[in-house]
Amino acid sequence: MPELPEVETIRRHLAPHVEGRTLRALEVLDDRWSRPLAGGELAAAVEGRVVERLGRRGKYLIWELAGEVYLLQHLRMTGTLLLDPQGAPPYTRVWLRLDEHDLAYTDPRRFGTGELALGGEALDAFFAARLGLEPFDEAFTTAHLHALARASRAPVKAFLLDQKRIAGVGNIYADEALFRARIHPLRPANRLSRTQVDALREAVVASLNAGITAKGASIDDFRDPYGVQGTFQDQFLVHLREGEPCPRCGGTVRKLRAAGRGTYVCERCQPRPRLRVAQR
DNA sequence: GTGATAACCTGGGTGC
DNA sequence: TGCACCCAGGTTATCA
Repeated sequence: MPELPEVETIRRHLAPHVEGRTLRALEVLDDRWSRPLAGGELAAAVEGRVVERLGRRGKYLIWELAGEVYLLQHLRMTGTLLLDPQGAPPYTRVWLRLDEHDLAYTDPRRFGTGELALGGEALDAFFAARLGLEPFDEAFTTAHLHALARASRAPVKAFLLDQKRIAGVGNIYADEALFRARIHPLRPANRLSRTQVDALREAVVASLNAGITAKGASIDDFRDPYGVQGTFQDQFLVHLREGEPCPRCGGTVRKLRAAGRGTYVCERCQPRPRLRVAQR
């Protein structure tokens, strides 16, 4: 499922093929993708415009079009963009027709979305309402993360998954970062020490960087625009490794549920928080 | 105001 | 073999 590294992989692959080219046509085969706009309405706003830049913010792919028109694409769980596929791939929901290239957007579960922002202010407002800092932003410091953590009683796993706090971290990279930082996913965020927050910040950045270097993780659906799988799944430290030995201490990786998500943890390296007993 | 949970959605796996 | 059920998870809406 596309998280920040997978979306960044797609962006890096596609940018040289789409930047500077004209988006001739947008064919929306499933209006669910563009709602509340009808597919035709969204297409009318973007067709005929030059793609000035293909950007990314969190898990969003940003098609920056001439005239300050922005097409904001989220792949959610199973979305994939395929460059110049042969024929129509299964589950194709949208075609992006550029001069010289066709892109098929496929999405078996139909969770992915395409939204429109008209003008820089609308774009800024869109992301301000949805996303916190980028983990690769200079402002993503230990002090910043510590301030956020102190204000949240939520389990740190839920804290990491909240896009309004940190943009781009999903279930895979949250598990990997917490393992690297030796922090139990159920520990309340406001009970992390500054040292732990510092370790967590470093671990988030390191995990995401490792994912980008490996061109993303392909558990089931993710493919790059050429249809090639990423390799980060081969480097998972704990994610999906239930019952296997911990790569650090040899203990057993266990699966539990945190923030409503399957969560993998070595409880020897990541000690479970002790229950606090209310006293009178 | 904050955190927890359900709903959206569909393919794949499991059990009967 | 075929059917029913459950699980996976990013985001949003709703509830406590």
